[in-house]
Amino acid sequence: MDPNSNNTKSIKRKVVDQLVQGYEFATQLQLLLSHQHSSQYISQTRIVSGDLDPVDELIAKILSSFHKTISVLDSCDSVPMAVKGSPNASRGDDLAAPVSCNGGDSGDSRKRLGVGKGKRGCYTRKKRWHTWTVEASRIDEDKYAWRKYGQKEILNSKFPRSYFRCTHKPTRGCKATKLVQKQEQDPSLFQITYIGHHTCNVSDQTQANTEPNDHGVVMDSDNALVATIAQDNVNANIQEQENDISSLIVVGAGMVKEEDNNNGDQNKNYCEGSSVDGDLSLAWQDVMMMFDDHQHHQNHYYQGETSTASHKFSFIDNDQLFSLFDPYCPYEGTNAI
DNA sequence: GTGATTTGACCCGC
DNA sequence: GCGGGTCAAATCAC
Repeated sequence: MDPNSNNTKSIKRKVVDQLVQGYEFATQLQLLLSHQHSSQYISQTRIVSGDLDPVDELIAKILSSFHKTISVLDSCDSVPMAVKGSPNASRGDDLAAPVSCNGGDSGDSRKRLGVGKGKRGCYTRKKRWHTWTVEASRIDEDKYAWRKYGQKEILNSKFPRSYFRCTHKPTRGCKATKLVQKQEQDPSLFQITYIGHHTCNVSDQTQANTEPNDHGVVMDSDNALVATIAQDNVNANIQEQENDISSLIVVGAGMVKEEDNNNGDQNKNYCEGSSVDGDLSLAWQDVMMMFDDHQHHQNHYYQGETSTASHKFSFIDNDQLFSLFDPYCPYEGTNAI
């Protein structure tokens, strides 16, 4: 076996650990930011350069680290995302893409489905890793249009969990979903787990304000990056806050699994517009720390994109990240940490 | 009539 | 095998 293999695993472990930790930090920062700057960041989705306060500076540093990380990873750019998609890429289907199902419509009642083997449930379950959870006193405060598609009793939970998806999923393929469940300790609070970002990019004002893909972010400086990440990361949380949810608390991050972003017709080699950049990118500061001592910065290169658009930071998901540290990656092979 | 919600069935990942 | 996430027919609300 390749002697680098163990080292690779160790690195991966560190990366994941650091990502999680970084996310927690970012979450705290996000909370702080939201309290201090909600109006500035949220309603305008623009940031004017200059006038950095400590929070901004901190985020700027995070983003600086992000830049560095990109540079480091750039050294691996000869290992394209194909690595990700090759051997074990059993996923890659959106929930709405049950291609392998011979979509024979049962056409009859659900009772017959049981007997006749209907196609219900024929889907590839999404793995999640771009998720984040908030606590809120209301479930309907974000400005997105949600459609409930399921409710389920959860083991060891007093309250059922409700499942919502973006109303625009059928028409725009928006993959955002959310799970809502009452808190057992405090039934007046809801635990809302958001999965994925909205890609519907609808023009209606209910989303325009907060949709990270839409807003025009000033990108002439680090401040702009601050705006970008702040927007992307906060996402739905912002919407909640915008509606005066004083009780909203970011309680956790779902960096556990990967959400399946490959929808067949989009998101081929990079993730959807804002899908990953929020949670992951902020955490990358910690990753960068690991590499900073080992790699000098190079020219910035964002997967062939410029750094002038927020969603251009979202080119990588967990698999991609891991792939960059795979034995295929020349960086890892030459610079063992 | 149309769109949203309910709810049992079904499938996937662990 | 179990629990949870999603599907989709049935039902409800407007």
